[in-house]
Amino acid sequence: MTSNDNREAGIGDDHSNMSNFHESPVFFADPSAIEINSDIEYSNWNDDIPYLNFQSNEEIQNPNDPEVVSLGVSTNEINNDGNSSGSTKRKRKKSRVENENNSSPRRCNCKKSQCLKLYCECFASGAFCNEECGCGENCFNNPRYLDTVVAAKQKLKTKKSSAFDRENVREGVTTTKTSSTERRGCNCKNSECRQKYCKCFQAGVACTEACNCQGCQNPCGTACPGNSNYQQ
DNA sequence: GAGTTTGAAACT
DNA sequence: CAGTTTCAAACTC
Ligand SMILES: [Zn+2]
Ligand SMILES: [Zn+2]
Ligand SMILES: [Zn+2]
Ligand SMILES: [Zn+2]
Ligand SMILES: [Zn+2]
Ligand SMILES: [Zn+2]
Repeated sequence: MTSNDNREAGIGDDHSNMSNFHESPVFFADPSAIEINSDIEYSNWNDDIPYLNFQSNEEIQNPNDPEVVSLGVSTNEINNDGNSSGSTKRKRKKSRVENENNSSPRRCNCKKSQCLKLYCECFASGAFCNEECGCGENCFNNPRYLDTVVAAKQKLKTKKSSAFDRENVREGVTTTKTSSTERRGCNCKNSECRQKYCKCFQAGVACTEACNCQGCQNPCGTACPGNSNYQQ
């Protein structure tokens, strides 16, 4: 029925010719050269320019490593394409989203969000998409459309001042209390916080009072009183 | 690989 | 604010 869909961040209908990113995935020759409206509040790293500050390699190692748990045994069998060059190469093909090295967050596979909404993990974490993402040509979250990306971010920040605060984006679980209305937690109803559907569990942290989970069984523990594994 | 389930984001 | 829809990931087969 109603219908206006893709017209969020002022995305025109003409950018069809975006083909692929530049050979250099993510680098700004001159970050400071990128001037943005001074109206924008520069609060943190990715506020304006994603990837401007790499998180280096000190990413916290989540107890529940996505799927990098081990190269030999994973939740899903390793997907070996059996493609070229020897099969002994146990280079985990990206079955889903994972950070091959350390930098980039998980890779997305967005299809309809254009990677300009929080649906996109890349965008949500303040990072550009890159070739490893499966978003392909639907993606606007790359330096080529910096204006659009910045606009989309600013738009979100208008709604939520702390939309892209570093802590908030950490793993989808907010631990900061910048404002009084800044409580973020899971609201699991059917997973009992035992699967990665639960962002708390996915982040490797226990559920807290901020969560509204039902029947929480977060293996990482839960601070929700009334739960069986309280203070596990 | 397709199909289902899930909970957050987005929308009304 | 709550109800609904949309979304992409997690999961299942
Ligand atoms: Zn994306
Ligand atoms: Zn991406
Ligand atoms: Zn993308
Ligand atoms: Zn949960
Ligand atoms: Zn939780
Ligand atoms: Zn929980």
